[in-house]
Parts: sequence; C-alpha cells; structure tokens
Amino acid sequence: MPPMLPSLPTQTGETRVVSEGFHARVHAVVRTVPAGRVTTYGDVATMLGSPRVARHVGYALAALSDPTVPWHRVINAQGRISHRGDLVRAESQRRRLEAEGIEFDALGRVDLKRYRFSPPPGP
DNA sequence: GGTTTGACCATAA
DNA sequence: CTTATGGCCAAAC
Repeated sequence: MPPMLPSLPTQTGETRVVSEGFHARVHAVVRTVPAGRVTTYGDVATMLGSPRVARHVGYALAALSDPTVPWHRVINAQGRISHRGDLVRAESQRRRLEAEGIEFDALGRVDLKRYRFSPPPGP
C-alpha cells in the first residue's frame, strides 16, 4: 500500500489513533494555524485525535526541517515558549510571533484566550 | 526488538 | 508562585 499523503482527521480520523507519518500530520496541522494566532502542543495533539501525544508534537517540530511550517506558532499550554534549554531558538520564536502581532506580557506569556487558534468545528 | 528520549500536560502539595 | 509525579506514545539507538 503506497504511503498516504498527510491529511487532517475530519470524519475519518475521529476515533483513529495516531499512526503513520505522525510528523507529517503534525506539520499539516501546524500549517493550518494562521499568522497572528498561536496554538499549543496539546491542541495540535487533540486535532490529531490523541490529546495525550503533546510530547510528540514538540518532538516532531524538533526534528522538523521544513521552513514552510510555522513551528513558531506552537507554544505550551501556559502560553509560554518551550525552550527546553535552547534559549536561542526561543528568542527567535518570540521575535517571529511579535512580528505577527502577538503580544507578550511582562512574564513572557501570551494571552491564549485571545490568540489561541480554534480549529474549524466538524459539520 | 527492547531501551531511551523527549520543543508536554494535568494534577497535587 | 514553585516543585514533584505520573501518564502518554512515536522515533531514534
């Protein structure tokens, strides 16, 4: 069976668990996040049908080499940038977000209530 | 093919 | 506010 192109789980992936090209799925979901909005690792995982694979979302982005994927719009559930020791990347990420109009508070947090990207609800 | 590794999350204290 | 703990599961080794 030839490899299927990554597609968003709409009506076919409701109960389907994460599988086959997890990276590609993560990338596909992240691409749907518009500029000026952010999403969280957990949200991306939820869109994939498995709310408990947030770690893999971050892992998929860490292994990402495609510059067209707006990885910088993915932050953690606290509205902060997950640098995990890599402060250089975190600084770059923050600049990218600010360039899109995202505002950070004094603690370096984003107001998720305002900027969080809500995926289009199913029919 | 078992073990290690993570750009996480929710909860508890 | 912070720190600790358990869960989760796909890739890399």
